[in-house]
Amino acid sequence: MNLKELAQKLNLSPTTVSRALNGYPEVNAATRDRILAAAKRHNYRPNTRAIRLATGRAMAVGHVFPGATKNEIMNPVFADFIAGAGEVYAANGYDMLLSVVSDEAEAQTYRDLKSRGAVDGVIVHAVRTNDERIQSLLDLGLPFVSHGRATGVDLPYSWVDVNNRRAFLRATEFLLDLGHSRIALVNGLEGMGFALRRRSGYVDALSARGVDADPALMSSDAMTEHSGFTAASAMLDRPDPPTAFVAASMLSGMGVRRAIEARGLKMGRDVSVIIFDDELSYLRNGEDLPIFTATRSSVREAGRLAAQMLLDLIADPDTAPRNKLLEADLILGQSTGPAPRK
Amino acid sequence: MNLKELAQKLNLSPTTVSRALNGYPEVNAATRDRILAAAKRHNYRPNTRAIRLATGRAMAVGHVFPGATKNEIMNPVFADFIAGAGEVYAANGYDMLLSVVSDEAEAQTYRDLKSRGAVDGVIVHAVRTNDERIQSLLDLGLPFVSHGRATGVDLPYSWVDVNNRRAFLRATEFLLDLGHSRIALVNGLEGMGFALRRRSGYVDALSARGVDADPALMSSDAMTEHSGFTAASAMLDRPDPPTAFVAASMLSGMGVRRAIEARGLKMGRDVSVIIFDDELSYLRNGEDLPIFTATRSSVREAGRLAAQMLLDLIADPDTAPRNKLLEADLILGQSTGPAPRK
DNA sequence: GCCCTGCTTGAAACCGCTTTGAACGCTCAG
DNA sequence: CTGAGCGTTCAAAGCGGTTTCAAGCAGGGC
Repeated sequence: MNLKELAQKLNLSPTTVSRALNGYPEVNAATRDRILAAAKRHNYRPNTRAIRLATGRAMAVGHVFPGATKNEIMNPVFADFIAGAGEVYAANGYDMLLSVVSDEAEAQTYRDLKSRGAVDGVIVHAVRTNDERIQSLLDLGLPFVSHGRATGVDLPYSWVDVNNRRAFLRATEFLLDLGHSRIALVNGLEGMGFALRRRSGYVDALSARGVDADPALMSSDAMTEHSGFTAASAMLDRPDPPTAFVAASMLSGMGVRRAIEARGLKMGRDVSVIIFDDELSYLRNGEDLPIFTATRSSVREAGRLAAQMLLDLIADPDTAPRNKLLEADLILGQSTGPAPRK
Repeated sequence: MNLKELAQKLNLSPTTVSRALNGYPEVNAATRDRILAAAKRHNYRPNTRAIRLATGRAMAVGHVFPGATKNEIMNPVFADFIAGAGEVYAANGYDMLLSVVSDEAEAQTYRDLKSRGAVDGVIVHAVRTNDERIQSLLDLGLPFVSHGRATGVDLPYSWVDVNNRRAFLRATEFLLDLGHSRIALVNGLEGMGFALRRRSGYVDALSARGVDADPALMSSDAMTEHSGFTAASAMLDRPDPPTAFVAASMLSGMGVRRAIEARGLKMGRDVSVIIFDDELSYLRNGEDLPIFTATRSSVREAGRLAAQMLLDLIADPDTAPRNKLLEADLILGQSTGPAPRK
């Protein structure tokens, strides 16, 4: 069922039918009702391909992920971010196009998406320090919003990010308030800007209280359970072990917990742990009562915000770049307590 | 730069240029070279929207995921499956369209994708027992491949699945061989067909050796760390605790391990654990040496296979449905050992 | 009675490509 | 010398919508 057929059934021209369906005002109310009813009855949906060609808009948004190489890590945050963004697209009649590409192919992918006219804009993921993608997307003239800021890039562009520095600052302060002074950081890979900012929040909180950050209590690695376990184990086995940890993710935190328990210690009593919780739907921090005390910020919500921002940008490309810095909540769980008396 | 402009520059008709670029044989070799050179020089890319309208093919594949409701769990397997499928699409010039929808909206989503002509086929995820989607997709005439079989549906359709029954049968047999007889099952939600088949493999292996499956040693829940911990804790606190566990996922297994260690026991010595390992890139089972003994089958590979199967089906829709049952490897890690002497 | 307006509707061009059917220039067999 | 056949090229008709521009018609002011 296409427009022409529908118009014939109604004894109207395709023009009028098109206008009625798209809500143009110059259609007689009675005619419009008749058309809408018929469209519904015949389950008519305009052909996306034709709309796209005629209007020159793709009505689609691209998400480009690094991760094509066989063993590269797909970001665990991916699924929930996509779910959030997808809600917004669906509500606005946009399609979501996904490309999983190798790092080298990424620039070319953007260029193709643009010149093929496959999307109206893109969301940039896994932003790195000094990320060249920002500049090249600006050059391309393809609207985009990045998830995370690119440290070291001083250009006007739109982004959605979490105040990672503040989150880790608050987490560290909270542990200091509980009397801890040997506080360890189990950080993500510091090639990523967000990890750097987390570290700076941690370091600043310590030095504000006159505590020197101990390099032996700072680690940086991929945010997996295994690396959390390894890092925490090494630290706990030192002569002057930490009494508290700030961990970069739910998975790292689980590794830290295991290291603690493996030494016959109890998390929350002997050793405190605060994690950063992205609220991933398959990695919940407990059911009603949180297991970990955590700085929490929903990735899904970030996905929604980024998507909405991008659609606004597409609707009006000349609008000034917008930024949204999300604050993480500090929620109390069972993994923290006062520093044990010596 | 579009086809017409390029043709004008070359003093040729769009017809000839189009044919040359698409490799049709009836173009003079010299002309073709001239055209290819010019296309390259001007960085010409045919407009995707126009190609799609003209050819009637979408050159795109849809992936439809349930999970739109705020708190619904996004399948953790999602990201890696997509990464695998994406490789195949990219290599074949297809785009990947993602829809995250609420359960109720799913049927309508398929119908829309079809009538809008947005995709040439779809991959069906999270297949349930007696899944009505199979029938409705067959009715729609939209080519599709499902990831997992729909238990209870006896229709001809294409799928890619893991031999879950055999995997759990082998895992259980392996534990029996090690002398275990109190073997527990920490299963996923049994509304999903794959969980049912896993259970049947487990039960059959036991009864083949004359061991009755003990209902108190079988649990079924979402595959999270927390639920693995809870289920294993309860079982270990019984008067006749299990000496071995078969767990449905990496995350469940981590929960089981925690329950074991919380009781001062050592995994691999006092209590054995076998997990099912999907080889998720962000949830690796150890680095070089596997932590868990596991039945292993790569979700990423399944994504590749399903995607390829779908493209084949799209190329020739009249081909008979194809099925691919992947066998899981049984790999030895550090989490299993002989049953402790009484 | 005439003309201008406002409200509806329609014809046709257009988006950028593919593809069908026709035409052109040559060679070569009859 | 004619006509069939081949290799190349092109004009034009789609694909299924949107959008511009024109036109039909009724009502109202003069």
